Amino acid sequence: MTDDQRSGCPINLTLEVVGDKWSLLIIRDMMFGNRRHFRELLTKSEEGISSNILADRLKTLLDADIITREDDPSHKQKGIYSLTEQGIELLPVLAQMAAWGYQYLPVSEELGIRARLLSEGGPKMWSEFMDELRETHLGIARRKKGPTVGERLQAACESVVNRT
Amino acid sequence: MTDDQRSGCPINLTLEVVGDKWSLLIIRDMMFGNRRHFRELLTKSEEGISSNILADRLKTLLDADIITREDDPSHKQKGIYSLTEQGIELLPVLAQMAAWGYQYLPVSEELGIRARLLSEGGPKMWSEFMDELRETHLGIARRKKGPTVGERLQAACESVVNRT
DNA sequence: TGCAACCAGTTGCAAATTGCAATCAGTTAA
DNA sequence: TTAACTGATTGCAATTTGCAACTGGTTGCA
Repeated sequence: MTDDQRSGCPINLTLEVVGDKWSLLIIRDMMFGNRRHFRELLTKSEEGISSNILADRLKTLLDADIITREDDPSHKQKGIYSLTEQGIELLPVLAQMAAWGYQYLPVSEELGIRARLLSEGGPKMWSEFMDELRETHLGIARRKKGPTVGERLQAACESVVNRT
Repeated sequence: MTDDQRSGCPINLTLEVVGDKWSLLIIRDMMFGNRRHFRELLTKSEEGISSNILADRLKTLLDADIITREDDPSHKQKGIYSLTEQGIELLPVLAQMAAWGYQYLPVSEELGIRARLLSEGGPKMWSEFMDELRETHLGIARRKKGPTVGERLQAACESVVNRT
């Protein structure tokens, strides 16, 4: 892995790290789906990532300090992947992409509702959600209590799915 | 080109369109560098894209209605590429990526200054810049007059470069 | 009129990356 | 003891990328 960067442009450097078809989806699943294990990321992925690609991307994200890995005490082989502060700070990027996709692409209803809420909530909601991620992934207690943004998004998603 | 989408998730759909190492750089150059011709995008690119990749990506972006192409009246072979409204609306995505890259990656000083200003300016500045892009690319006169965000970014960039 | 420079791409080919299925070796619960 | 589960790895075909050369046409200038 040679670090031959193409330029010092911040957008380019960001793309060099997460500018592929899978990395941001993995991060999305860690954020919104709370997937923390290899198997969870592999099998519960909406898009069906294959195991070699997942292994490779997790390695890249570890190298880039976007996620960390620690052993799961309940199972000697299991690893728990967590987002770092740097990884959590990718939320605004994902949120903007979700908002753009929601507006211009043929998004499915059950997956679009999350994007709509997140978009309507704006930076304030993103910030609140990031605090929740800091609690889940970094063990930093969040300030605000009560129902979380994560729960609200999940509930909205399910209410669409269960509406027959 | 079969449209086998992996899922209806807005983030995934967005990545399917611009989730590669070059598309967003082309859009960046159109926005911040005002590159409108094939040659300009090819030779003035900081990262050195090759002509076949550029041709392919422009085709993809045309298909996705992110850019349009029209003939340049001054030269029969020249084409002018313009951003569509949809393309202009990618600015917040780029701005967030720039902000993240600026904060966490080894950005060069002359290219970082733009990211810093854009980040400090926030959504308000982005919106103003998008209005300028609408004027340049869509021919829609902007409301606010006076020095543009584009000029300010350019000036800041040059002031760093020319500081010996 | 001729010619060099410029224009937007295209082509051919090697190298790297991706996607898929099978496999692996250690771990755990029954 | 054994079947299922864990995080991966391997082999291989297909696709994508990157580079350099090239194409067919246009333009400006002498």
